[in-house]
Amino acid sequence: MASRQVSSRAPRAGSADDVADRLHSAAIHLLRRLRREDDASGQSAPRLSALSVLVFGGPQTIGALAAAEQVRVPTMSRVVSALEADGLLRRVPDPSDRRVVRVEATAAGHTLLHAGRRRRVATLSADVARMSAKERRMILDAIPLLEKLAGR
Amino acid sequence: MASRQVSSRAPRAGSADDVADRLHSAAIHLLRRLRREDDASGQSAPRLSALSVLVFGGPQTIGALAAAEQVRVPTMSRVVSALEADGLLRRVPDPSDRRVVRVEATAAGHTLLHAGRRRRVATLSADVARMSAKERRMILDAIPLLEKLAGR
DNA sequence: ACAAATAGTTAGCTTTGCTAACTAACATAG
DNA sequence: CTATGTTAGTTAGCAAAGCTAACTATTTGT
Repeated sequence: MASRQVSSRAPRAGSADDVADRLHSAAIHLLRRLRREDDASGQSAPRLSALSVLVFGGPQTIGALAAAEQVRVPTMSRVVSALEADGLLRRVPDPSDRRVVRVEATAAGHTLLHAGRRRRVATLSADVARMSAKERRMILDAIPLLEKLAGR
Repeated sequence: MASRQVSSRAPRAGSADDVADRLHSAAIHLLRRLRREDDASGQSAPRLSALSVLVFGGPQTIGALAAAEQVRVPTMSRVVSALEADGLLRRVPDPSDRRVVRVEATAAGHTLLHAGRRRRVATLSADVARMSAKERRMILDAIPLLEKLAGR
């Protein structure tokens, strides 16, 4: 995106509009970079993110997974199929309600996630490590606010 | 994503890995939401972002635009074509070097961006407005750091 | 027992990333 | 001045991931 204060309609610095606008821009740029780092693990960001929910949150239904990842059920169904094809998770039919499909990470899924997520954030992590403790603190403080804005 | 501290391999809270990992997660979730808000303007996030560069940064070559948006030239070429088809920008051949194509926003582009970007961040902006001044400050402080991490 | 609701899947479309291969224009070495 | 190499952009073709619509198979409830 571009700098503020160039347009006559640029919002006042520090206003809600200004924060929202600049955050939007920053998020776009940061995510674009993070997407590239993901490549190293051989899995895309959406797949790793879904797998992460399973590894850290335990077995889930497809619907719950879709809700957690804020995507529609068909989208998650397809992501789950891709992860299943790679042997990273398995579908387990629910005996008490046969419409339901529970999904759980396999041992390979756990392993890949732990190795992969480290690789995934490695470059970013290195940059973070290069920051001052104060800067790191500022980012850490802002993260819960970002999650709040994301609608968690 | 999920909570930390569940895995035995979760990075120490506040460590570079922890910051990187949680920021990655927060960015994914925030962006997923922002992407939906974009729909209201009738243009996608990448298109609006590119148009924004033109409106706030002035006419650019396709290559410069691609660099600014951190995508490859063919990707930007296609986005430019889409925006051109919608009358939001125009290609202007460079007289001094006829390989070069300069791209500039049309009046319609300016208008749409100014109206659209407001609409685009409206929901987010409303949520930001609901935050305390202190929280807003914390986000604002973190934004330059996020841009730095994004590699600007 | 039949209608309505719920969980997932499948099919098909769009957008946006990418790389590879191409054209056109410029720059420079011989 | 030509030949070679470099640079800017386009075209073509692929994959991933988002969506809606339409379908199947269950379960629930009247």
